[in-house]
Amino acid sequence: MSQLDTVNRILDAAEVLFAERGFTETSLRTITSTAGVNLAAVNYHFGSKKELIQAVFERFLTPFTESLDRELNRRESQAQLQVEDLLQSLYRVALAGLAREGRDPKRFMRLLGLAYTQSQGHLRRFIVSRYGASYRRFAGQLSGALPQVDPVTFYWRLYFMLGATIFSLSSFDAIEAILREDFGAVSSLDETLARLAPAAVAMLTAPDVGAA
Amino acid sequence: MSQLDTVNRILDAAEVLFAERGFTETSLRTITSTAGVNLAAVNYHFGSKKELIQAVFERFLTPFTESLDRELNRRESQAQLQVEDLLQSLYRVALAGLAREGRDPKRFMRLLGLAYTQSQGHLRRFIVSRYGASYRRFAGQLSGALPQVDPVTFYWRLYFMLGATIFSLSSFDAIEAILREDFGAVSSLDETLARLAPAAVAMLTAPDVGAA
DNA sequence: TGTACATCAGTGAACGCGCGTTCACTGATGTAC
DNA sequence: TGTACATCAGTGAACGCGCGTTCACTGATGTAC
Repeated sequence: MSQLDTVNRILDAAEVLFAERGFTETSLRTITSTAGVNLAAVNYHFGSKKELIQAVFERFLTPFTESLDRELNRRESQAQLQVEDLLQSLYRVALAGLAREGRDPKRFMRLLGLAYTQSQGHLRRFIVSRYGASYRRFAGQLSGALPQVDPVTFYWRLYFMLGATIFSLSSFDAIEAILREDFGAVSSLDETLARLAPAAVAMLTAPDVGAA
Repeated sequence: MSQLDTVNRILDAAEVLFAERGFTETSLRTITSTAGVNLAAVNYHFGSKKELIQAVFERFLTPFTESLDRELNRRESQAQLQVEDLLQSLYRVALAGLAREGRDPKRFMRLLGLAYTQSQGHLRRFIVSRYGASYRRFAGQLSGALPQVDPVTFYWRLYFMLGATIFSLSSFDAIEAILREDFGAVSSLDETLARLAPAAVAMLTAPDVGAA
């Protein structure tokens, strides 16, 4: 087993287990026994559990933000930016980039949700410092496509949208199970994004009553 | 110190600490030393840490759902139910009922968020079995006010709305700090709800493209 | 080509620590007769 | 009114356990001469 094997086996197991249970609730012993590697290998390759958590996020956020940046470059050269287009870009990039290697996009949404809600200060700092620029760029373009909305209102709505997206996609399986039981309706991730995008657009473009 | 004192001091400390750090990250030793009571008092009064967690939720969810039910009774007797009115009711009841005793509504949003994202299966089961009826009643009335929206689409949008609300209010302080720094704009919780309500209405009432 | 040494991935066992929980016990208050 | 007993909130100390991390060590591979 080469070094790359061991490192990737640890990352694969950690990614799945963290998404399922959270960070504190997943022990290194569970991760290493799932991965079929020695307990001490995590500290040997990553240094600590904290750094393993960051490495899990790095492995999916780096290709994701790179795809997003390419998409934003493509969009920037176009004359008029539409809100719908920008959201479609974001969702398409997220789905395509992450599903490409046979990995589950919902899992990454769960991880993103955990990054926000579990009190891992180091993780939030790591994500902001590493990927904040792409996020601000996307937000800037989206804000530019909504000149009629007051900036403060826009940012609150951006967080509403983030919340709606992260929450509903990270709980996708649970919500889908409820709707299947109550309405016999099977929902796919694609269908849900096709519902989410116009709902988010409606929220972003709603008339600004000027709460401030 | 009477029994009521000890029990309430434990609940007060647990409520604050759980909201700040999460359940697993908060030890009984931290809770009892903050509350100024003996470590063994938690197991004496509540039985276990799990039951303490449930008791924290029970203490704020029971009065909340009772207020909500009263409000829904009042609304039900009226002729036509408006989406805006229902959301206003929900937010008003949440704010008034919880702020009444000088407790922080944002804290309860953080706890609700944790209940959904931290993998405490027992807690989700407890909340659903205890408060599911009020939730379904509210959802039913809201759905009835939106006859033009397909039921499956409605429920997805309801989860989008829940996500937007829980996420943005439970991260209120962090988001407010960012907006204050970037725009010099101070946001109050009232203002944020005044922004959230129309955004949620716009999302719920958006034209249903029929994704299914 | 052969030998000595360095590097490095990986390992097995142990470390100390903080955790939730338990248990024998105390002391105050209430109750029965 | 006094005594014996029961109840109950609270306590101090210890329990076993699982945790992240460390450390001395192994064995394979690469490098220098």
